[in-house]
Amino acid sequence: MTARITDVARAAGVSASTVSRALRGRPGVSEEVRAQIAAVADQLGYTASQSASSLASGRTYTIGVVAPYIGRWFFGTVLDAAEQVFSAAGYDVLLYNLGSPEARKRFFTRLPVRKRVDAVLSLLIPDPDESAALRSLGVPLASTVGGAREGFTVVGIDDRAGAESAVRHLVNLGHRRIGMISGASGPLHWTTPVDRREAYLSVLADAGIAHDPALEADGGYTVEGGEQAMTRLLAASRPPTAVFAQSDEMAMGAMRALRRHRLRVPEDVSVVGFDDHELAEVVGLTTVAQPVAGQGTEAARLLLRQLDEPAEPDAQPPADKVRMPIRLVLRETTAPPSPRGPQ
Amino acid sequence: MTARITDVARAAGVSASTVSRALRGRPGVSEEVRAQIAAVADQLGYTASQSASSLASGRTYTIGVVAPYIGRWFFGTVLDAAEQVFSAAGYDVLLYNLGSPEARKRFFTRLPVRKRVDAVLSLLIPDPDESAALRSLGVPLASTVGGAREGFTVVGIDDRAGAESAVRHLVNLGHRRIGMISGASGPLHWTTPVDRREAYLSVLADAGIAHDPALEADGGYTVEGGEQAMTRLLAASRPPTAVFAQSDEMAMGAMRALRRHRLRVPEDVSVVGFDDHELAEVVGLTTVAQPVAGQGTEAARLLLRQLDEPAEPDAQPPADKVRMPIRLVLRETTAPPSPRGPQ
DNA sequence: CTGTTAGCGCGTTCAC
DNA sequence: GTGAACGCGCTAACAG
Repeated sequence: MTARITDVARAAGVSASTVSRALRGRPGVSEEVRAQIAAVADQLGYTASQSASSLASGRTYTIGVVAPYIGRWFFGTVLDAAEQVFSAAGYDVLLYNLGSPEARKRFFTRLPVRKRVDAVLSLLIPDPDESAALRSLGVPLASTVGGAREGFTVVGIDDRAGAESAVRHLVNLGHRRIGMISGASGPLHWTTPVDRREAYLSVLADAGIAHDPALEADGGYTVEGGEQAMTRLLAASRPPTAVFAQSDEMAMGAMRALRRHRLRVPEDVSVVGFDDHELAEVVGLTTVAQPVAGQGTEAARLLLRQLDEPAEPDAQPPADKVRMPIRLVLRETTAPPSPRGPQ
Repeated sequence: MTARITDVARAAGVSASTVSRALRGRPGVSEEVRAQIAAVADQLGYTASQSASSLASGRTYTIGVVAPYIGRWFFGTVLDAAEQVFSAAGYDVLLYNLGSPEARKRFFTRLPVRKRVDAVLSLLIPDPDESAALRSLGVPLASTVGGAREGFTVVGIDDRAGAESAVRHLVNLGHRRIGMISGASGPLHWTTPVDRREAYLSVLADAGIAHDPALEADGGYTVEGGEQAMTRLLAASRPPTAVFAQSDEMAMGAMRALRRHRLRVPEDVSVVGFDDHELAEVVGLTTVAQPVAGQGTEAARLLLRQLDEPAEPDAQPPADKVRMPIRLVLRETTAPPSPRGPQ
């Protein structure tokens, strides 16, 4: 049916080994023969069987990418960027979408990537057990989205600094009642929500503003959740005049809730997000910008570099920690508090 | 290093064949022995080598998914949904991101999925040559996003009907100068932009409205492009009082352009989108809703069904064509034209 | 520079 | 119900 290496060998009048060497650019084949083999292979539409090749060589030329919620802008963008780097380097990408707890559990117990991939890029932060499972694969590991983890190369941002700049901006505008819509640390054991919250508390403290627990609500990192969280904040006895949302999607949800309550942004309530979502500019959202695609690209590159290195067993796993730059982008959803307040 | 089937066999006191049969649920193994083997395998953390298994059996239990721009909401959402179906059925997903022409060309000339996948789901419409290349793989094929293609099971929507409902809505509100922001058919050989445009022209004709080419602009299916397209429309000698954008992302770009020109939506200009993007509700966008995740789910299911069928060679490839439902969702970006017009 | 010889780890006959 | 042999298609080590 489809051509095998022996077909090419016979047609080119050489042995299978020579075909193998020629097609993979290994030394030890005359240019003349190489060209001849390439022509024959091309004409026969020959591609080496991945299974056979990897069985014999031990290499798969495949990267496993583990992500939660690919449909979410952030992860989709990171995945997109990482995939481009991998495929340009000749690697295929095996995708595992671990949005649901069942999918996640299934993945980590069965570990379908075992013997299937040369490396794993995780877009979520595996918890300690999961990390250990991944380490047991014995391949290079990388991860984006904060939180150092043993054995992982991690590419992320300074969540504290980002959140601080956002909250400080609100303080500088004169706000005193500043709410926060956070993301549950929940099943994802990542430090991001924690770090951003600490930054929030710290800036408030520096400004001499007492912390009011009624001004914090969980938005679960979704638009819908952000809307509900904002609604809860508005139900407080003294609602906030400004809100820091830990993601742009929650910020947009909050804006929607505000509109429903006939409150204007920023006249009645200021809103700051985090991420610089593709559509943040469309809605004029002030936000903390981070290089999202950049993190995918960088993590992918670091992983490939480890694959290229001759794997000296004495060298420690290069637990690099790369910090990508962030910056506060001022748009139209923040302003000084209204003298009358949001009521 | 990692356990092989012979390790399990030895530890369980049986032969490798029995382990193979037991673990894959094939008949011919006593329940007692099966349980014993499962326990041993579990304890050893044994997973069959994908390469060896697929080399021996010919099946890969892997689906190739080909997509453009995974970072775009639409494709990310379809991919997310499809992946869930595949992985729940025990299939892995090999992802190919064909956003750039180079990546696309590389994929179709090298066809890295050959002998690597049991089926292919394409989220883009391959041109005739590309379709032929995919057919040469000899595996079931499916595709989302419009356009029938020989040998493909396609899951899509009625683009004409959707666009008609959007434009008719504007006509019914009393608009006569109705612009359209379209997506270039460009390198993607899909019928969607063409179908939607025909619907636009047809509704205008039915309403006795002369077609003005100055009211059409290309937005390339991006937010940015939509913004530029709207800007061009506004520069017309007689700008539109309403705009139909062929995607929500372009519609949001258009809204942004309108805001920059100090025009209000819908008081000065009405806007209708297409897709019902996750954030359409946030910005109050009137749009034609289509089941995006649903298309991914359905296409994945149809593919799996073909895989399960005993592949009777006499039966024609089931070139199903599934139409998913659409509906116009009225929100806050459409209203009757202002008596004074947008100037 | 090239051909020959062995496996890689598993699924699949076929015997028993 | 179970085990022994064979081969899937390729790459690696060894000759020459």
